[in-house]
Amino acid sequence: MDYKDTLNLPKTDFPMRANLVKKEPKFLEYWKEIDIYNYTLKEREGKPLFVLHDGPPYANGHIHLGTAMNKILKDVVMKYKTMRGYKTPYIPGWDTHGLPIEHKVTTELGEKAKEMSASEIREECENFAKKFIEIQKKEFIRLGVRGDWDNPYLTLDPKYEAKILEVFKTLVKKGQVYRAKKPIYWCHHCKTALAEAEIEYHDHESPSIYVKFPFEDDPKKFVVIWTTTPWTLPANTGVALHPDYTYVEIKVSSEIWIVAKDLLESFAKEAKLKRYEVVREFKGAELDGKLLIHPIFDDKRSRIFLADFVSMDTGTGCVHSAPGHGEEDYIYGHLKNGLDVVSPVDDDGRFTKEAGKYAGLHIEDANPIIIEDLKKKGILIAEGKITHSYPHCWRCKNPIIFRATPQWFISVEKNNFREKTLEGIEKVQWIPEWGKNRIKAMVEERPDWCISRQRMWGVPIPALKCEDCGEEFIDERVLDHFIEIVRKEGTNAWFKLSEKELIPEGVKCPKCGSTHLKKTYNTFDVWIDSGSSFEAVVRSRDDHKFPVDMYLEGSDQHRGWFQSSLWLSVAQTGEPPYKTVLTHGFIKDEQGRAMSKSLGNVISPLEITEKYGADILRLWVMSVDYFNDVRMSFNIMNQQVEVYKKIRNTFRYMLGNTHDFYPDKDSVPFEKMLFVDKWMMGRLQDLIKRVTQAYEDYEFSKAYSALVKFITNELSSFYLDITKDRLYVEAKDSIYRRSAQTVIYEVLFALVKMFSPFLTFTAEEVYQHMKNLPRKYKTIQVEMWPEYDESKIDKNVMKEMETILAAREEVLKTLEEARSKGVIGHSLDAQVTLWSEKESVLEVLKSREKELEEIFIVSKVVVEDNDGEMGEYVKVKVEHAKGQKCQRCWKYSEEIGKDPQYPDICPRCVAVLKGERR
RNA sequence: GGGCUCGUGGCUCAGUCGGUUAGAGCGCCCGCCUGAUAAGCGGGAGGUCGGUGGUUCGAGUCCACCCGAGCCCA
Repeated sequence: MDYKDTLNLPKTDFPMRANLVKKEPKFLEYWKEIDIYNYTLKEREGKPLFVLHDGPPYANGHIHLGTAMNKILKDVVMKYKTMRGYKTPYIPGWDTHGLPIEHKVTTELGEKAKEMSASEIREECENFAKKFIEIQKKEFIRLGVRGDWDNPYLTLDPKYEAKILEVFKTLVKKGQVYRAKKPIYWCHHCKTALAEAEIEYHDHESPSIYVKFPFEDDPKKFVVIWTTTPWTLPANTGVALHPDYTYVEIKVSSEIWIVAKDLLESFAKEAKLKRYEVVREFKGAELDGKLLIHPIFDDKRSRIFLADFVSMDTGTGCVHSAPGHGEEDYIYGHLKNGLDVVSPVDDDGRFTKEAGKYAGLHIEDANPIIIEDLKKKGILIAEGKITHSYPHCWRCKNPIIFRATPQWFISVEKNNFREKTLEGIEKVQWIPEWGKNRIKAMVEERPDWCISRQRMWGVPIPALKCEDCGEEFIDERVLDHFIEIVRKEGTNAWFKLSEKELIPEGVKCPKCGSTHLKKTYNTFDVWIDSGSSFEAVVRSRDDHKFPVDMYLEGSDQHRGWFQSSLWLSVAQTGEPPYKTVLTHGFIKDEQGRAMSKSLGNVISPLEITEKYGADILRLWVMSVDYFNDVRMSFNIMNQQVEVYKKIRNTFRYMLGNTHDFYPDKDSVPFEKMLFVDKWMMGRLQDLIKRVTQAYEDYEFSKAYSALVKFITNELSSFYLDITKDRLYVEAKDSIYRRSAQTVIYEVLFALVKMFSPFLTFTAEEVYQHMKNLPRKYKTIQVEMWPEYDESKIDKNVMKEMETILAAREEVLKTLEEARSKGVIGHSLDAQVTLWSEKESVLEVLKSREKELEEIFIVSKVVVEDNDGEMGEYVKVKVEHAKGQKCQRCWKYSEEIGKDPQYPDICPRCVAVLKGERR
């Protein structure tokens, strides 16, 4: 007869094939149906808060793997904390203002843009941003991320914009906002400021000249500079030398010239110097602070300063510095060495009065005239042409210039701002720890914050200009008035409303008292926007707390959002906005290179969800050490697919074997469990402890490997394999079976929960298939995290099992040998004899002789006394089992056929079938 | 060029205060099973730890330099 029907085989409708790509959207629908975000909050009403404040991605394209990983990590943290009993509001946000969108929109509009007003273009920008917010929102939701998607925060929201202005007002009130000159890219054809992204580099022919600057105190001694922009010489205020490099004084007829030693040869060639002699060598540092006579204006001086940006590639190692016309000159000359910022050029590219006799001359025509003047003065050493890469305007394709213009700044020194911000850093936990040094160095180094941009798509800086005296200023009454307007109608009002509507009665120019005032058109640096979210979001909501528990972004945000938020929060509240800052690395291709369009190695998260499903992507996030850069490829994804299948099949098998198990009535208390089952419970406790600790430390890859190893090594290849005999063969209700089922049920539920923050879809699927749960929620996401329970660890059992498992290693190897010799096929074909020389080992093996059959999955085990002939820990002998194979349980027995009713099965199976064994 | 970070078998990760033949999972190869079956089980082969040079009785683990990669600046 066929005994298969008398066995308790696993039964489940949980499919082996995941089919995530099709199934995940169904769960998304379900979650929408139950309003999972609010359902979760409701289930945790009154519980302590854990707030992770979302850093807003920029709304100008589809999400990429980096943003996907970032949101998944945040989602995991929130889901984990929810299961730990916290109430976890999560408000996703978007950063919406700024150049990339403005640039894209104006490019798409093309010629039309010229006929449109600023506010009309701004409306286009808003539509553009909103379109991508909707796109990204769908993409994030598809990844399984839980959040208040119906009510995200947007930096273009009028209420948000008003808060930005309030934060700004605090800084104005503290007197930390001031106006100063800074060089920016300028196109004098388009008469507009340009951002870095609006610049194209093309080859351009420029003059190449060598000029000697005489020392003030020694007119026969000169420093030789090289430049390709003679027109910037009127704005010269200094000469940069490298402090550590060697310079030489050379004698040329009766004069002494100074150039860098390494560049002497190339200089001499360029200048066609025939006779010269090196007089002495010295380090650049020696000349620090020396004054030179200005090459254009005899009454002005040019100061030597030291800077390590000076390179020995070209020129003379002595760099003409005009802080009004160059970024490096500005930073090193002005910010670090206090040189004046001179920039005598107007919007059209003509010299101003400040340029003396050149006033009115266009800079495009200036080079030959200036070169001629230098020649006349006798300080031009050589002249030539050079073709080099030079910045050009993206719109008109003409060469652009660097030009100093007045900008708004936030002082980082006033009111001990920097000091307070540095103190704030100390109060924060930075994960990983090196993040602290990184941001500290940045805060220590950073110059005053230039917050104004000459753009349209941003929050306007409500500054006024006096038409009479030209003074530009910010008036608190105007600010207050504007904030009121913004709350109602948004910042477009600045562009739409007239001065009369924007300026309250009584506002006058602080310099001359005039009331002829005009609005100015500057917008805030977008880092002010997102950096104000602690105020606009966190401190404005009832369901948040300040500071929040966590900010979690890529490590590029040490310079970006973490920093802008920190400065502004310290200014506004005196405190950092976060308790913990967690950072992750970047996603690289399989070779570790950055993903880029040009390399063609970009993988999109949408590709992954369409090909594998979001859970595979999420499992991958769990598997990697995200604190550093991580690698991604389809090979790597395929590996996760294999791991996923293993996890899924294990879940499926456990579901199948507990289909008739009702925890309330069928559970076997720990004390009554069988030996192996007690051991498994102990292992589970250990796992819970380690995995929980890993989650607490945000070291998810540790949780991943602990869980995966547990599933493969302890469950699939051991516990679930050896308990098949009991589960299938023993009576449905027997202690043997119920004991194992209790364990499997506990293990399954704990495992599913511990995977659930990552395998968010699959965990929900398993949860829905756990039909026998006594108390069930609408989603696994509100279940409580498994608790480590020390009372479920029987130390003696654990110790004995350790010995047995060591013996099992030997048994398995010996079985394999027997198998390769053809003695056995299945391990149940075998009977095993064991010896051990070690008394303690022997004792354990003997006392557990009954259990060994099950543990080794063999038909018979005999433990014999030491026969004195070996010196081994355990010695194993394998032979073919005696007797016949029981047709029901497949174990060999010498007692088959004793019961005439069942001639082909063993006595145990007979007893089971007769209901005599429970 | 500067600040910070990373570099262990094909892939993903472990490697405590420096100490016995560098661990695991996946993949790969060989085999078993057919009552988890587009599953399950067993066995095995693969690294000398990016490179070089130091410190030390002893280094993947400390130091220096170099190479490669990344983030942020310049």
